[in-house]
Amino acid sequence: MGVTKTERFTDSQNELALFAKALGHPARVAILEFLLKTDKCICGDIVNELPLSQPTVSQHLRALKEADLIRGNIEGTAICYCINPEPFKKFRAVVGAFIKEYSNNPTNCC
Amino acid sequence: MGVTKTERFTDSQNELALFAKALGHPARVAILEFLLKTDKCICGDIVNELPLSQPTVSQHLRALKEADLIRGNIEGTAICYCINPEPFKKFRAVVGAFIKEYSNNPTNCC
DNA sequence: TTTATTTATCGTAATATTGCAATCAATTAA
DNA sequence: TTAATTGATTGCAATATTACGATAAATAAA
Repeated sequence: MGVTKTERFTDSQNELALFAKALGHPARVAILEFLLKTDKCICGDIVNELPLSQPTVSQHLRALKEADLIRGNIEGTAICYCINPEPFKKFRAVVGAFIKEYSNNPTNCC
Repeated sequence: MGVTKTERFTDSQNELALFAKALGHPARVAILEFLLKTDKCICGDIVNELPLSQPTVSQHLRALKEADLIRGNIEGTAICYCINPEPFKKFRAVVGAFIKEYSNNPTNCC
């Protein structure tokens, strides 16, 4: 009925799915790329980088924050967003494990 | 308006987002894991592996097929699903590039 | 205090997703 | 042909997502 049956899957399946879901919108990919590329904390001019309104960007930032991939620190009147290093490392590990664990693609498929 | 503004983002951002979206549900993670683990084509008993009804599983299979990650071949009265090797390789490359390209996590965050 | 500036939140509309019962379509077995 | 099997599709309900205008909340500047 429109709600995912999380409890019926394993923790690791849910973990990977949540990370993937956070990356499942180009705006959020763009935000992460931007934060990663600058390699330093930048402030809310993420809005200027994206072709979306300020409330919409704020919403995507919240989604990434809820996935624990980024964090924001208040800095005067602005907010400084950046990659959340440890959780991001975890993200990389989880995704990396998935694409590596089964690196033997089937060649003779049905 | 509920609809993603795809045309405002780059191809590579959209590509990664689409792959991620396909992985953004634990059932679809489970299906891929199952198909990868068996390392050979199995038939529609995926339904028995998952805690979801047959129509729901069929829906998730379609989502994965639309993302080009799997494919199905008719085999008598059953359908044989398997990883779609080449596109899956591409998926691995795209995701791998993202998590590798920026492997220098910022240490001194705001 | 008043005014900017910055970002979050609220409210709303449009659309998408998730899930399943019922049913259909195609093939196989009897 | 008739029945069984397999999987897709339809139709529906519940919920989630995407987007943005309007507004609020917080701080800084005048």
